[in-house]
Amino acid sequence: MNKAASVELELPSHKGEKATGRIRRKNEQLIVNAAKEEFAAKGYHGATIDSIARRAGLPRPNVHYYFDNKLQLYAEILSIIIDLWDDALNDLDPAEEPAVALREYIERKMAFSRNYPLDSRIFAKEILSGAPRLETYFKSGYGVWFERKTRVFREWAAQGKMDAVDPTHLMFLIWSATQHYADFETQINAAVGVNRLSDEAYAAATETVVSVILKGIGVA
Amino acid sequence: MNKAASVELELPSHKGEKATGRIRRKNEQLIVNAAKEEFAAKGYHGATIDSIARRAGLPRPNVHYYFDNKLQLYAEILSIIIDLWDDALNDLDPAEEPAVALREYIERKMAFSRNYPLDSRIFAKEILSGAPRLETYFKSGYGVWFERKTRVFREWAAQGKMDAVDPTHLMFLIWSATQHYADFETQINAAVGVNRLSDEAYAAATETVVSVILKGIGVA
DNA sequence: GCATTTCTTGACACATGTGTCAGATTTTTT
DNA sequence: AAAAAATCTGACACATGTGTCAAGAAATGC
Repeated sequence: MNKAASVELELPSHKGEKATGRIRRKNEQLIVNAAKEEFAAKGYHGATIDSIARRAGLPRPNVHYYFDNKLQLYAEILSIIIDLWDDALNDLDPAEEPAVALREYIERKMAFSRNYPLDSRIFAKEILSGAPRLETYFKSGYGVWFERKTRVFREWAAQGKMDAVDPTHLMFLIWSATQHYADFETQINAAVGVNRLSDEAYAAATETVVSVILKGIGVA
Repeated sequence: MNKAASVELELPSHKGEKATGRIRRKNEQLIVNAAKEEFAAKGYHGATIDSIARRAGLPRPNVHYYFDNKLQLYAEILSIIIDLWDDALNDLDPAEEPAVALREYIERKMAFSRNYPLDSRIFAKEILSGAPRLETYFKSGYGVWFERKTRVFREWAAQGKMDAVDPTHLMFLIWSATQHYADFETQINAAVGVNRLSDEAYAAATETVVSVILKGIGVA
């Protein structure tokens, strides 16, 4: 499911190279993409090196040639996902008009759920498990990082541009509503009775999320 | 984590019995509760019969005495969870005032996330995996069931009691926002910088979700 | 086109996990 | 308190999965 959605990615550790490493880059990409599918579908424990290798079209020991062990491969993927998110979702700008900035932010998050559902699911599973392999990430400065993310809501509220809604929980509301379309795709498809939401249906979903939240916090 | 939240439950298959089966009931309960913790934390594949047995304080073959195999135990738990949800979350009543009924519905869903986070997480993981063990559930009449759930929104909108918001996506918005507090508890705690949201913080979360959504769909 | 590096692959050792079974023990019935 | 039923438990067979290694093949550098 969603093979087409897999992102073609450059592994950050090997970007400057030329001829040498050509094969390496190609195979690492094959493996990472295959591993994403497997981890997303079966979780860390359920995915096997063998299934990843088969999906990548490589013999199993070859996977070990590029990645020391399963945990390292998984950790690398988690880190790729987090980098991807950080890059794509820059902060909301307090200087902008909330109606514009927030709409754009939600639309981008929804596009993310549409285009990178595997990434979202891997991350979601990790958190559902208590994030045992993201301890550092969540301990070191995550609270501060999150506080900065929500500051914009406080500023807009102070300027009277939106209601004084609890910024923390507003952020969770936005995140949950948008990520839901990646993480719970199976349930959504079953409820709607399709194999995949059409572009039109997805646009309607986005519009619903945007309009309810904007109106809900008093933004025209 | 969340041991206290585990529900004391009656296994549906053995409710009418008396003295005989006393031990059976007690042990099945021990096993199911232990299995919920394990499945919620590690997923179907990651959980082992041995870890479940140890958590339940029983030797491993004893688990097999009560449950034929791992899949059956897991399936039984899924079915318990679905029954629990169905029982607790009856439909929204179109005859009621949306402001009252919807608030109560959201509050109940939030209470569920607070009180039965393990159940929510097990279900979420199953769906994230593509629900391979809920195929029947999602195929047989789920679309119809869901359509009935959303009908109330259409009726309220027709009566002018709320905006004509897309009922399907409104339902997803409510589900995602509320279940998020069970499923993403780890991330939420890290963001807020606590080990567990206080009752007050949780009430604030509930109030935020309720007020943004109600206002967002034009309900006073 | 030869030497060096990179990559491939089958075979192996080891670890963990599932489910079974038979005999022992405990609980319940009569 | 004897018989029957239910429960417990150690030991086993089997399957699957991880990571290693050494030798061979292919690609690259000179």
